[in-house]
Amino acid sequence: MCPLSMQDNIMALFYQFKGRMLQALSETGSSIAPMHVKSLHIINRKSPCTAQDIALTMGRDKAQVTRLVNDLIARSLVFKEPNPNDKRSQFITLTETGQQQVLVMAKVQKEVMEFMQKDISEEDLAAFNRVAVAMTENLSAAGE
Amino acid sequence: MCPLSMQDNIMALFYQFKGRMLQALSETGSSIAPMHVKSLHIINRKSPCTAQDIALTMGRDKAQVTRLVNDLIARSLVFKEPNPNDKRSQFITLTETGQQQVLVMAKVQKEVMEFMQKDISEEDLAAFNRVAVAMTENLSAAGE
DNA sequence: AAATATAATTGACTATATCAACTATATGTA
DNA sequence: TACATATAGTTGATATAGTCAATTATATTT
Repeated sequence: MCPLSMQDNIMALFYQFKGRMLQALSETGSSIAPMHVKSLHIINRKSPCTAQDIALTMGRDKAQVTRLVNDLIARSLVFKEPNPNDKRSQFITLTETGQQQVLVMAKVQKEVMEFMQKDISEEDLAAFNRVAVAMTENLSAAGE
Repeated sequence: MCPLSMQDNIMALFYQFKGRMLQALSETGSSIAPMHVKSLHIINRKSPCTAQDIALTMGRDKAQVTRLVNDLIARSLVFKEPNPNDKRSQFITLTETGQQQVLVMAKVQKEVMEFMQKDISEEDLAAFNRVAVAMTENLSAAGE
């Protein structure tokens, strides 16, 4: 077993992370897609939240967001209200069910995160975070 | 600006990494999809390589691999040969063009990796790698 | 008032991913 | 040997993810 490159390590970590999150989520019984989860988190954090907000935060196409939100409405997780400041847009808000769903997702995420960090020292975790942030900045700087 | 959670940091890093790799790749002029890139790397590293090897290494469905390999064949990047040990399977090998493509991709990846690591200390990078590996192990252990 | 910009939607399309059924060949076992 | 079971790969159907261009309704600028 030769040591893999940093790139391989990042990819492997992300692959496992994604898979575990997905599995943990499916074990809660709620059959919800990753993009739905992300949207719900965004809607939960930002209030009031428009479709435009979601599109910008996720860096995704607005067409996709429209369909995503429609799915969430069909699942009774969110609802729309007119935006009093702008008749073109609407506020998207969590329903009672949606709020419960967010709580479940947050719990699942916390558990996976804790499991992931098991037996790793505080110093190493801090360094990891520091490097992750620095790398992200380097990469986003490249696009200017 | 409050500090984000480790999860947010990992997600942000991966999002940037993916985007930058994609952009860097497209700038080489070769319109090749991420999954094709991964497959080519696997085929390049492992020889002989069967469809099964690719499916296992990528952790993906074999149906997807069949279609992926068909695409690569259509682009003249790989070809199939009969596996003398097993008439059910075939060896997948890089063509001359495929080898050139792998070289280009490796160069692009190296550049992005170096850019990403800019101004980060050796110690921090080492810690990052250590933690990434440890986290991956924790996560994969969860599924047993 | 006219020109331009923005928020959201829709239609058409492509890529990515998974499941189940199937064919052909291998392997294990009675 | 013959039968049962397993494996490699393919195909069809379907779900999810993502993009582009055109359109409608409202806002904003000039």
